[in-house]
Amino acid sequence: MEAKEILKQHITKTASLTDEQFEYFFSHFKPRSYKKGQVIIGTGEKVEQEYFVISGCLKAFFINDELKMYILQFAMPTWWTSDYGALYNQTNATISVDCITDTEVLCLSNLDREKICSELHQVEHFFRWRTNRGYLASQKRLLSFMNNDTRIRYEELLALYPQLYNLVPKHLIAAYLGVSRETLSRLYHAHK
Amino acid sequence: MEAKEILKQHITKTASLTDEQFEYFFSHFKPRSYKKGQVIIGTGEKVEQEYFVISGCLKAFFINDELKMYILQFAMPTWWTSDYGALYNQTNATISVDCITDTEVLCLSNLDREKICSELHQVEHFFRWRTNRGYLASQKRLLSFMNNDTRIRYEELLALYPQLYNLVPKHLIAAYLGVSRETLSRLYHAHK
DNA sequence: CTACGAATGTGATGTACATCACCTGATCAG
DNA sequence: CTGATCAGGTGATGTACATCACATTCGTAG
Repeated sequence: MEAKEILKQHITKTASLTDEQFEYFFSHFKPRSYKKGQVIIGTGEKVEQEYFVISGCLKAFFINDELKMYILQFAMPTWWTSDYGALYNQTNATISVDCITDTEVLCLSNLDREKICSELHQVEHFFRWRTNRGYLASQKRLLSFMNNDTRIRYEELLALYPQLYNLVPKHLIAAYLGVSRETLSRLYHAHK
Repeated sequence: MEAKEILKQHITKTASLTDEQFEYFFSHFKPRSYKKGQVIIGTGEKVEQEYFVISGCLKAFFINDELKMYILQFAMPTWWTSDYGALYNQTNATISVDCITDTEVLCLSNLDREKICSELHQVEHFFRWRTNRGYLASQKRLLSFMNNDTRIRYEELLALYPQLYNLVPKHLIAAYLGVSRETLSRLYHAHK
């Protein structure tokens, strides 16, 4: 399926747009392809766009002073990603985004999002709904972090992204769970 | 200042509403008062409303199987709270809300929020913005959880809610930080 | 005032995890 | 092929925290 059709199916689950309205909405997106390993947003850069994933897999991550990496999100097809803090507040990126596999995305600039949100009430509705889902997911993950040990969070992660286990190296899974790769390895191989 | 004026100042920072539009918006809210210790949302109940705090302080929290409590949010004046997962998905509450102090709120039902969002584009814009802020705050807290030790998170908490230190018992602060009250006590009294 | 429960402090002990060190095996460029 | 880099596994050790136990202080209802 082509990118346009994927986006259309995605948004029309939440917002009712006429065909003309969708065409107009779609005209603000720019398709791009990236290779495995390519950096889409690098720390310290200006952030002007957000990204809707058509195929492949991205990661959004933070690197702290000791060079430890924490993954905030794996972005699979029909997921959106960016450094939203930097994007909305017009600050430089503290969160990076790069490609775990070859990836196709649709890019939407911050300005264009705000423009079409104000022009089309249904688009604003869609983005409210989308942000709401992200908020609920983030809150759920926070709770899980406080409440559950690593093994349970590992199982939750595989339930959330079933494709992930064979797709990404284990040290990235550890970076999502917030444990060392050694701990994840021991957890996974504990006979029981 | 009265409730209406507080809400008006709050929303007009983000959305431009005429006086008539604001009156109409406001007509969907119901004022309520609660006493310290009163439960606003109890586990397992239906959740029909969200709450805009006018005065006082609420907490939104989760209790796990071992009866350990985790606080998701302290809701101070001009903050919104509810069990949003239950509210949006029409499921029973897993998150509870109760009063740390005597509290006045404005209640808005899920149905009314959706109604005024669809009637007034600017209101939809406001709620998108509000949810966005919540999302960014939640993501920031998640990162801090993964990256920082308890002492730093404690300092961040006091920066976020400066009034909190004298307002709420320490075991609630521990429940927000996700550590035991003993650990928080030792942290706080470590001479250095 | 008194008394009781709630909030808080503090020691002793156990544990989940990090960190460091080192090893094996896979992949890939030259 | 060779060597290099990356993913992954595993032991030894240290540490931040939980948990349990108990003491102390505070706030509020009687």
